[in-house]
Amino acid sequence: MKIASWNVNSLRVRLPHLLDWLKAAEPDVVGIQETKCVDEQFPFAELEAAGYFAAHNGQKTYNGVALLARQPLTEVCRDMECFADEQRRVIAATVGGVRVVNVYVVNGQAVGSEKYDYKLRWLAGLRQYLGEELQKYPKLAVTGDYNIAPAPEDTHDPAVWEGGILCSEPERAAFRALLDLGLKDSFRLFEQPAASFTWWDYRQAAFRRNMGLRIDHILASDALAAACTGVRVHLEPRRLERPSDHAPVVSEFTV
DNA sequence: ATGGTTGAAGATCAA
Repeated sequence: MKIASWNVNSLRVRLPHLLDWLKAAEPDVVGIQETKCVDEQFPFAELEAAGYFAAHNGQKTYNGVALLARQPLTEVCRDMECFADEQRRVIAATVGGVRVVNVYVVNGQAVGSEKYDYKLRWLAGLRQYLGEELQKYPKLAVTGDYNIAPAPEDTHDPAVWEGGILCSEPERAAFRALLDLGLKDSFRLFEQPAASFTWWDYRQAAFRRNMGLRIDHILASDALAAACTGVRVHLEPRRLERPSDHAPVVSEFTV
């Protein structure tokens, strides 16, 4: 089973890229972030024609998350019961015996800001929620835009990023607290190329210069991580005209 | 030189 995560930065704009990529990469499950549309605007018909079932947790203008799968999605949940939130940032479903939680973590804007406090509260809620999910579902994958670069090597230039938003110690501690539940950062189960990133700012030709961060992750429970055979960032969609600022990440499992 | 780009909304905000 290939499980992917991709922040598309507007699904309506990026649908052609998504459909082309689904055909080329053939993922079994895809967690999508920043659909930026309401459920009525979600392209269910186009995705069904491409061979995918879909579930969406939509919001006008901002946020919005979806799960796509080649098998039916069951037990779909759109809320963390332990953390009330008006922003649509979570969707979970069961696919082929694997529980998949897809998240769009709060960006946080700047360390010390009101949004940063919300980010840390939100991550504490996510930790509680994932703990509960792990009790119910031993085989758990958590796809998402975490808006956290876990370590200095996940940034193109630690001198620029260390201590700032996406790279501050409280954010990294919150990320480690998720791993402490019994989850693995699947990307780091394998040897990886140096300077592997998943997001590059649209400005300053950042992608061409590989000035990126690794902030999109697929966490796997220990039971699922044991079945992981490889993880890779797909750079091709980021090279297209009018791309998302994020590239998809794909983890492969023998389940 | 406190810059730059994109998306959605709507004449600004979030990322």
